[in-house]
Amino acid sequence: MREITIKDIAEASGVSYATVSRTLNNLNGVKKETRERIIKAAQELGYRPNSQARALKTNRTNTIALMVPDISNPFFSDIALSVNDYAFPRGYTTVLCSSGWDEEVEHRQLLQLLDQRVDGIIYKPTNDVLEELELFGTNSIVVSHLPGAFYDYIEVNNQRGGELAAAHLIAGGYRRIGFVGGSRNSLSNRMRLEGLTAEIRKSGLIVDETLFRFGPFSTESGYALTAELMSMKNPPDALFCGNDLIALGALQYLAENGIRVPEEVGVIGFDDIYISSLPQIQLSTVSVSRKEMGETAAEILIRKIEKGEEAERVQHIILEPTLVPRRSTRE
Amino acid sequence: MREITIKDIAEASGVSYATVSRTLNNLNGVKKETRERIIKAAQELGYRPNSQARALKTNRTNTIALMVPDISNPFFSDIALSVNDYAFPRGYTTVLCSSGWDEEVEHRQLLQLLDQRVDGIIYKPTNDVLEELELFGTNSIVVSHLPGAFYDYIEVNNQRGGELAAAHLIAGGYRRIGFVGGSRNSLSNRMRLEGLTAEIRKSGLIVDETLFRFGPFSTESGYALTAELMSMKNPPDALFCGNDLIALGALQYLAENGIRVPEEVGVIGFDDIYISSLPQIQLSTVSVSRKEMGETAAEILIRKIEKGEEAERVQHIILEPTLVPRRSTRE
DNA sequence: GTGAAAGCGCTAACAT
DNA sequence: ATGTTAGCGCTTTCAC
Repeated sequence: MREITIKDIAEASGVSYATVSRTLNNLNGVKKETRERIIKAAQELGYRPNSQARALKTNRTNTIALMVPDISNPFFSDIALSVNDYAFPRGYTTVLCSSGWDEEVEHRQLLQLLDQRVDGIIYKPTNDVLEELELFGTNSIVVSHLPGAFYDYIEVNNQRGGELAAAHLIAGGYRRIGFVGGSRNSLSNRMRLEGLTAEIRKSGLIVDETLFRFGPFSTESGYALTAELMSMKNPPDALFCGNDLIALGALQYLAENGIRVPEEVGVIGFDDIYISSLPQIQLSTVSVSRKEMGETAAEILIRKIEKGEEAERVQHIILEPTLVPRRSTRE
Repeated sequence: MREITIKDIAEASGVSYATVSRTLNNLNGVKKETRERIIKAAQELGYRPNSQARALKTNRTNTIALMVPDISNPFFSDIALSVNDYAFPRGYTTVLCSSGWDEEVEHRQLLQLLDQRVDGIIYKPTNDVLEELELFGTNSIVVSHLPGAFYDYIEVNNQRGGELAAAHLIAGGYRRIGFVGGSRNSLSNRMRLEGLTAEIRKSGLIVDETLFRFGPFSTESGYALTAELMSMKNPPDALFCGNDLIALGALQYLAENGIRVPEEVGVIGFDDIYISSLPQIQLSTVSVSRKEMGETAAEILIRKIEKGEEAERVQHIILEPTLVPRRSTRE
């Protein structure tokens, strides 16, 4: 079954294929009745445009890519949802890449996407290193992270999030605040910690760095690091966690060891994933709107693609997080 | 900044661009030293092949699509992960489409994917209607659902899952089993119910259809339907839920109303998403391996793409679910 | 072992 | 208002 091309339509409706192209692209300069005849023929033949051919000519593929470390992580799948929901109605299809937190894989995916000539990339790097960036500039991008100022990014105000968490814990009467952190390589993680320590200092309390731990952003790691912390001679009475998944692990350890939350130990997470809101969990957390993040990223990216050089200069979007007190912390 | 093409490489290394193409595609018939010279030039120039141009010629895009109703649903994001993890190392990039359970959107996405000439589609339909299928045949596909036999599909043995759940509940001493179902349009949902009723009958118990409810596959719906059921004059003493998200809603309603689980009411879900395994949740459920599902789907699809007509005939893969008893049911 | 040339399906000047 | 034509970057005969 051969593909139907505009040539077939041209033949069927007795015009040149340039006219068909004009009609299909809604360009002016085609007589109404010719246009109608062509449309009709196209429908009857079941014509479907070939995006590849068009892309070759126009240098636009109408695809954007979303690169995340792990699409099964609810934080990223929420972002994927909002990116898709924003981009599709605007004519863009989304290519998904999940690297499994593997920089090598991520790098190969990036090259692959470049070969595919995606119009732009929404890139959440596995590791916040700067070297990676050399690969860009080639393609319009929005990064959801990183410091530096020579490319667009959208990020949550992590430091502010850390401050909110600390202030909330301190107001609840907690005095020895531990940090069950995510990866050391994660800048957002570091900024969260920075906010935490800044706020602790501001309150006149002591910052005890022996209470700070780092690991993967996973429940398992949260469990293990909490075990370490709670086994100290002088354990913390509150835990600020790198994200909600980690906090879930912390809660699990505390429950299994009969340590009452929030009475004996307060726990606060980061992100506000769906799980945290469940009645059985009720995790206090710092909330970040994934919907806004994904949408804004897609919006900026698409504007860059369509406006090209005319687009605004480097954009740095900072989303403000909010505190969501629930049952894992004292008020 | 113009794109580097094989012509540039040809010029730089003093050969025709046909030779460059041969080299880059690892075809034989290129002298070793010429080959090396070309590779070197390509690297120095930073050449990246243009997939669109290649696709136009070869009729292969090396992309597959994954269409799901909601990528933020953990069931589907797990599948997305395994599809991506299987497909990428094999040279395929994954295009994601999330329809928001909207058939109209889904239909447009499908057309879009066809225009893009994706090599194949892994399609989890929003609604198990048969009419949708006319759109296929055009492209190699794997469907993760539906009855009928004229296309490939991979599905979990839902009926068996329903039986497992019922048998488990009955063994636990529950006698009035209700069904907090998903969508009426969902075939898998219906099959789960069918398994449930079959097993109830087999055990000599009465099937009471007034205890069966249907709604969206969401926590909210689970909550609302459970409220309805528990307000009956003669409420059920066990709830088989259409999926885990629904079960979460059921648990929530029961907890809020002081109904003890599993003592007064047993609850069992379906899917075994991550949340269900959390210590605070401990939802008994029927487990389905998303990893196996996604991988197998991708594997079959890619085999079809690469073998073409030689590929096996219509494939029906049925995955067997397993029972995971946890704390929401009596043993 | 390498080159010349056709053409994949389409868009966009440039003609008419 | 419509037709002619030249590519976009690549693969692939067919020559030599």
